Amino acid sequence: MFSMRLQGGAPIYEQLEQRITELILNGQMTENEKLPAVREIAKQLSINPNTVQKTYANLEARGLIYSIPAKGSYVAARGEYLDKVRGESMEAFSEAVRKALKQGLTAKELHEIIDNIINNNSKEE
Amino acid sequence: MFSMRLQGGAPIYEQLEQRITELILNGQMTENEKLPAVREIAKQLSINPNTVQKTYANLEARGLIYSIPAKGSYVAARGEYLDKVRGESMEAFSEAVRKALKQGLTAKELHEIIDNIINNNSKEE
DNA sequence: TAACTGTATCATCTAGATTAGTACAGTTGT
DNA sequence: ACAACTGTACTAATCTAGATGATACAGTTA
Repeated sequence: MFSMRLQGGAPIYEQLEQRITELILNGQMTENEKLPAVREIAKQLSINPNTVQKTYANLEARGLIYSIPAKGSYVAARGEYLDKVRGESMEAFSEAVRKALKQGLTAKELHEIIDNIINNNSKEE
Repeated sequence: MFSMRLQGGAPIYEQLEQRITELILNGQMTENEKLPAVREIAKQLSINPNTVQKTYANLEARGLIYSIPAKGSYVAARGEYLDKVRGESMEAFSEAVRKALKQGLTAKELHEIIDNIINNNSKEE
């Protein structure tokens, strides 16, 4: 279900949170769909259940999922999180833009980088 | 000289490295200009000299400065680091773009965010 | 009843960051 | 020559976040 390779750098619980966020935003998981159990994910990724628990707690705090004790965790309704998560994404991207400008890149160059990424992803090479 | 407020999140030595990188790239520090002594910066920012030492070592490894024992540390020639640092910046920004796209933002939105930042910074309000 | 669920709490371990202290060799200015 | 400075190196101690391990509880599901 959650195929992913854990990399160094960011904490595990953040990487997992990022991955599940993507699945929900991309529509690969839909409203009220049940997420794997905490212990299940922990087993698949060979990490500690406590680490997964932290991820689920964060996702719930951001409105992406809701958890019912003794039942399970489920994808929340899109209206519950969409604006908030989009705001988070835009703010994070804005920060990256400001940093890039400080480091001497021009607005034109940033636009070009975006377009290049778009093109490369569709050309599949 | 290095007015900056240390924030949580990133390590101190990285924040300082980031700050000095900006000063050099923006031309606020020019070729062969002497940087403050390790102990001097440590005093100003109320941090440990070892922390500053680590920052200087990283800056030298990236080609932004050169250090002469018993003399001081100086801003390197622009040709020594420009391509490398620009590459770093572009790669970091590319990563931010990919992440934003994964999180559902469109290329059009990303372009708009860039333009908004450019406009707001020049309008000063 | 047995197996599962989210949740909570405890202790432990580790790596990274930071501080602290000291030392050395070379320079700079007086 | 001298004192004050420079980058550099090293060791040790401390602190914190991240992650693990283990256990427990109350509620559900089949």
